[in-house]
Amino acid sequence: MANPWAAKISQVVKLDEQDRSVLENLTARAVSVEPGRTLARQGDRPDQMHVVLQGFLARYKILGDGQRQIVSLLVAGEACGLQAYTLDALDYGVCSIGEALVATLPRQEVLGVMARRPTLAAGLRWGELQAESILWEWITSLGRRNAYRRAAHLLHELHLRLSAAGLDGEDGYDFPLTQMDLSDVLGMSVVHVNRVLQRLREEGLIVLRQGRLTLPDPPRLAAAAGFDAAYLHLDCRGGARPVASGMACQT
Amino acid sequence: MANPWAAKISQVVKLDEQDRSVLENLTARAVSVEPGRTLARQGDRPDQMHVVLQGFLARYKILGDGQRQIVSLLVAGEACGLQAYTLDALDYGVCSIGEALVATLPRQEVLGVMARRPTLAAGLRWGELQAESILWEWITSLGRRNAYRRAAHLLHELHLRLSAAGLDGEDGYDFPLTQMDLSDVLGMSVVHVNRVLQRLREEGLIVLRQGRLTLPDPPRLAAAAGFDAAYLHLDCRGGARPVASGMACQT
DNA sequence: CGAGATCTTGAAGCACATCAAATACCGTGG
DNA sequence: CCACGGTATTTGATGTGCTTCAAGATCTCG
Repeated sequence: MANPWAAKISQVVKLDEQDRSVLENLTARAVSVEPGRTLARQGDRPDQMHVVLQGFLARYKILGDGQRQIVSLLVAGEACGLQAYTLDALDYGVCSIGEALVATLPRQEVLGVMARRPTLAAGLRWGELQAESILWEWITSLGRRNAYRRAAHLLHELHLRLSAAGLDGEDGYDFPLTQMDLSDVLGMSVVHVNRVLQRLREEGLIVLRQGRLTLPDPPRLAAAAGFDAAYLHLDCRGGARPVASGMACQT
Repeated sequence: MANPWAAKISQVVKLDEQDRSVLENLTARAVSVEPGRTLARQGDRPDQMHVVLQGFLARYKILGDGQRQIVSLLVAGEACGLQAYTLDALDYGVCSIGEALVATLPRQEVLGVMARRPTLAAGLRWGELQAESILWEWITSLGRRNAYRRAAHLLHELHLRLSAAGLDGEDGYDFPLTQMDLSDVLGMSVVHVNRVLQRLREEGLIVLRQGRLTLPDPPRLAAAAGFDAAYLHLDCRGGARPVASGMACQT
């Protein structure tokens, strides 16, 4: 399972050899991008998608007064921009966080592939829907969880998203976000991010150093966050049972 | 333009007579629902969509500790649940706020219509995308705007969403949200909602009484909110120019 | 007219922001 | 190897936006 995109999709759909090789081809020309590189700009006409193979991407909005809010993080195996042919202009910018390996694809090509490979198409659509679920959960985090739980919730979610695609080793995962990045994700000040992280450390819920994050006791972290994994729609573990069979029939 | 759903879609796509009558038929069996009625429950298997013809619906999540966060408001002309066949379970509940007129449709039927009427399909997809845009903007509101701007932003956005569909009279629009509802939308306490509304009133930015909201000076309200309407993707005013022509070709 | 919701007001407390400065980290060049 | 500069992290002190608690006023409707 070299390709994290395939791994992600396989969580929910049973890919055959051809599906896999199609994905392999699509991502063959992936490119390594340095930290903080802008891949798309707010207001751009969106005609390509991005697939993350390693590292993190962020989708962000810039407010009039210069503040930044990261509206979504993308981890390895995740894609963005499939649906976002919002006609006129992209709502958010996309940039790398830390070093990342990214495939940039013309959307048309991907749509073509989806027309030919229904299973793949179902898997890709499921990815879009999961991303939307994550948005909703994120809204409730921002609206109703305090800084501590919000941070715990995010870290645990990333853990699940990565490990669901088999990218989270026993010793944790690479975590290139600076505390400033985190503050833009979590909607709080850098200083407060720092304090919250410290509390999580003291309580033995996270180990974070040198760009690597380990969760010694995920269940306890989940409890601290008030985490309910239902919104990730990963219940179909084992991979054997393709849950999304009905999805291919979208118009 | 009796049908607000058609009006909404017409903002972006040129409907012919048949399209209109199809929409008319779909919404023929609309039902009036009393305030606070639950239309769908978090965790339900989602196989139907809802279209709002009058009033407001809310999509909400309930946290473990009983708190509620409204993740999205739906106004007349808007639909929900088209994409949300998240396979296993609905991420949010849907309920009415105030009295509302709602059409509940089997999703299959709508998908069938979309297959036959590409223009309509494009319009419906545009609606989904706009809804997603709104989510992103809402995340940045929750993360980066203070209570005052957040409230101003919401009220102005609703004004635009309604007036874009021609449902906002010169004297404002019906506004059935209680301050408690607002607190669940805005992610703040009821008391603070009250204070923020008062400030907006004192400054002459809103007039709100007896379930009716008037914006005496929308531009000033927009300025107070730091509002940038780009995210609503309404730039294509006039209705004559169908911007979404390219959209019909989604797989 | 009375009962329940909703709105309003005040007072006190806390979570988080802001300001400011010190420390640790990291790649670079000497 | 160390010196160095820039960036990221940490710490403390102070301020404030918002919450919470509590009570009174107003509205709504049977």
